[in-house]
Amino acid sequence: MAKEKYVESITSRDVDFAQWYTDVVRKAEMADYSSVRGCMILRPLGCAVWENIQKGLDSRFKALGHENVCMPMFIPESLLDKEAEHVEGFAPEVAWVTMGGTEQLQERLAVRPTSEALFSDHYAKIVQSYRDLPKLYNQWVSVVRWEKTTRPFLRTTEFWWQEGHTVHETAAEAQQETLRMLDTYAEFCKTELAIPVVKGRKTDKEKFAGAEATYTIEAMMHDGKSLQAATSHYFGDGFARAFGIQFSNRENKLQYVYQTSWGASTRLIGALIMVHSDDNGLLLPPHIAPTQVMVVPVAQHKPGVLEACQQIVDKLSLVCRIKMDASDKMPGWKFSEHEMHGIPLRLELGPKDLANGQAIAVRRDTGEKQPVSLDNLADVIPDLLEQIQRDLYDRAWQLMQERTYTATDWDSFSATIQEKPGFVKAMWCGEQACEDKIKEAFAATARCMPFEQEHLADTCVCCGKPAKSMVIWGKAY
RNA sequence: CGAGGUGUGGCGCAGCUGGUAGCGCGCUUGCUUUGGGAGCAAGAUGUCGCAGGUUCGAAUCCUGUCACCUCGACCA
Repeated sequence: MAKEKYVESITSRDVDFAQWYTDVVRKAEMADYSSVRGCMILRPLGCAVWENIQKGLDSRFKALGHENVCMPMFIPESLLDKEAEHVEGFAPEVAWVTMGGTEQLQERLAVRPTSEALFSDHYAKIVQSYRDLPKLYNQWVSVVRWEKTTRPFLRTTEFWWQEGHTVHETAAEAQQETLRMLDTYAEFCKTELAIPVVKGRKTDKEKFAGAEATYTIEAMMHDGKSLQAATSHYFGDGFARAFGIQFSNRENKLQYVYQTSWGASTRLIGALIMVHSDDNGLLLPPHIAPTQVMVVPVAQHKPGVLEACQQIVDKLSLVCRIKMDASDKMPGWKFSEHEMHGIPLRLELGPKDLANGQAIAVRRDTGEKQPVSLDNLADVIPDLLEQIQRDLYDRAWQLMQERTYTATDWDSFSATIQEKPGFVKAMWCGEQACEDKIKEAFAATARCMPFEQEHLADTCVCCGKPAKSMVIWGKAY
């Protein structure tokens, strides 16, 4: 539905998407820049959203049998060096500690860019027997990657994430774990973040340094660009061989473990912003919103108004996360402010409503207003929140469908990927040369080879050789 | 890392052919207001990003440096 724009201080999404994104992050008070290069400060709202993401994911991990640990933030250079591909992949973006106090260190320490080396080193010590397996560990920490350009949430020098690292007795079991965690991420995005994703496998060019296979969930942002929302890697026994993680198997023979790792980061908050938010600011899905309902009194100096609002808060705190704004700002100011902060539902209550025994519920996503009898609030509001959650997902899903195209020859591929923001499905021969050519020509990459494969054509869209798989191509953050 | 741009109260900006800093918003106090960013009045807030240099004198000119923004390159 067409809705007038109330807030002038946010650049319109259709005018300049990049500027709009930055404006929303700042005006919604999610994050702020810090005095450290490329590092952001998670402000209370951003932190609360991250805490909700942590709760949602952590409870899912625990339900699947994972345990949390805390590893050091430093990795000795010799340890990082053990797996060749891994080092090579991360070397350009590692921050190093070379001094301890005033003393030069004998061996410099990497500030962890990821913790495969530490987990592998630890597993080598604690895994002796098949009876010790599997080990299903996870940790919630921050990592540092010295990126050249940064953007809040999407790419920062330091970012917060969880990294799961598991070791298994068999390849099949590890592969199953890899896919199980990918499914967990996808389900979380759908259920809690209202973000539809495409599950698939990365091409060799795009996979994790040191992995045998990398799986991804790709989400489409409102401007049609792709964002890798989470990844899950199958390592085979590569790290196990490099770090010597061996155990006595059921036949009493020494064997290497099979390993996985999987991660999701504060980048998910960037996805939340770019999928749902609009020109009035942030728009949070109710399941993840720290405050789901904001009660705004109107003419609050009039007798009975504040008391009635407080009663609503008391009553509804049992069924939703609700707050009241009793500050002495103008009502209009509060409306804009809470819209900017993404609160999914607003309840207005003034003298007229008090006389009618009702409050006005206003949806953040549609702007739709409806009177709700004070007696029915506890029933109606939770339903309304669920409705908003569903509608946000449906809207995002619809947009993703509308912006997913197919191409079977170079000309149509070229026209589509240049003119239409979104995903382009096309067949691929499996050669990196074609990926390179497409990247060179259109700045687009193979986002993934979706699990749901379609046979669009017999030949590669780029070189015309026999096709091996269908790839989703797109421009990415 | 390459090209371009910007750094001046909390935020957004003006001042930049040198003479000691100003506007809007916000903030504080009071009164009136309150259904989409209220009005009036009185206040407070600046080592002009940082470090050198030129000058009697630098926000302004010069050099260096740092940070941020945009576009490229890079980015499991």
